[in-house]
Amino acid sequence: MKLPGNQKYNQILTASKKLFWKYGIKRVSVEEICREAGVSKMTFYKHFKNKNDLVKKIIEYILGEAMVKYRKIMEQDIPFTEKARQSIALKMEQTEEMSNEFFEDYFLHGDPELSDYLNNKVAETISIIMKDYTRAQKKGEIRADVRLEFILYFLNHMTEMAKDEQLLALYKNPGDLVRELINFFFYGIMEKNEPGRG
Amino acid sequence: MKLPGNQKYNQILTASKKLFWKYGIKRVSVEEICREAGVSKMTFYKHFKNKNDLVKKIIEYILGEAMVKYRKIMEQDIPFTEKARQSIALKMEQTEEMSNEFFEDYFLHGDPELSDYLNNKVAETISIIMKDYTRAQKKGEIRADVRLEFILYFLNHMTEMAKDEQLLALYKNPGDLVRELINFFFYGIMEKNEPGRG
DNA sequence: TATATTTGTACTTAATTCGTATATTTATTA
DNA sequence: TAATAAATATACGAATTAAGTACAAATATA
Repeated sequence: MKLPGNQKYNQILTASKKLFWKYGIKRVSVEEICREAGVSKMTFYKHFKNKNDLVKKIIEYILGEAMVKYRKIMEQDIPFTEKARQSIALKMEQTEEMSNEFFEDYFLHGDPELSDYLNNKVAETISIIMKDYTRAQKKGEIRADVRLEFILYFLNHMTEMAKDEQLLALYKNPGDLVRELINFFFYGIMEKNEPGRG
Repeated sequence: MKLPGNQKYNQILTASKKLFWKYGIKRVSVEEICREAGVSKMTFYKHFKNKNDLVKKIIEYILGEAMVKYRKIMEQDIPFTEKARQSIALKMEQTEEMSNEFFEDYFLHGDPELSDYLNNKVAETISIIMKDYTRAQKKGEIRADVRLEFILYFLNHMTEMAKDEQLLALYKNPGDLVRELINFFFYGIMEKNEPGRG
């Protein structure tokens, strides 16, 4: 019986991640992954149905890892402001370490099966985040009259905004823009006398 | 009649350079280059025999450009020390802006025709540099008893050394190592009372 | 030793890329 | 405007590369 905690399995995951990050998905062949991982082709097909399956499991792994970190952040006994701040930082990190090529291939060139899969995962994640924010709103940690959908929209576009060249031109360095965005986010949504403050 | 100063020609050159730098040669197809350059396949084959030919012309262009800069440096009326310093800086720049993938493909995977071609070009360049250093040695600008072959060897390995991780670990930053190498190069080879000094 | 796992090689099939031919469109210029 | 040159779009067969499978031999594991 094969458990996905296997050595070869992880070698393949590591090698393919490395190659995908650098070149994108479509430019990397299965044989190349095997070569890089020091594993035979048969072993590859023992663990993965095909390249799509591998990509799916990489995404699964990354999202899973991120979700664990997110949960850890939200379970802390700290003000909601701080939780939100940490989770935004987490999202920035995640986006940072992802390669453009990987996601371009994933969406544009990739099979519909793959993008459907990711869309589902993203939807799941959104619903979890939504619940957290709803709870926070009920507890009075977030302004009662702000629409949660708007918050989500803003969160989703924050990483893009942080890269916007026209926007960046207004700041001395990228970090300043990120701080600006985060501050804007908080001072825009937080109740003046929010429990966790002061 | 088609001159190689043509618009489409340059579009292809620019596009392919961009793609080659990012992904290496073998991962990029001719059709992809055409797409990126906004040019039809037929136009590509009007200008270039095939992908090898294109690569050759890119190398040709880069080396040509570098040689012009090198010549400009050597023709100045300044001490040899300064010429050498500038030409080393030039070489560092050139190596910096080159992609590893490109040269790996060029040598390892590339057709023998290509590597033969580059080897010739490099030999040419070396012989030019050799002449400059020989002349400098005759004029007493370089220690009489240093072997020029050793200088060449050292120059060729300087860019590698500047990237050596173990070596880098000994310095606060890469720039310090580069300065160290350049200083070592000069204080090792320069005559104490070299004409251009003091 | 018995059992499972991995490898290497070889192979078929599918997909991609190459390089060319041709008809059509677009730009140039006499 | 008519004639000429240049670029494009499309389609195609040939060549190369990649995908996925089969199976015997080697290696590890218990």
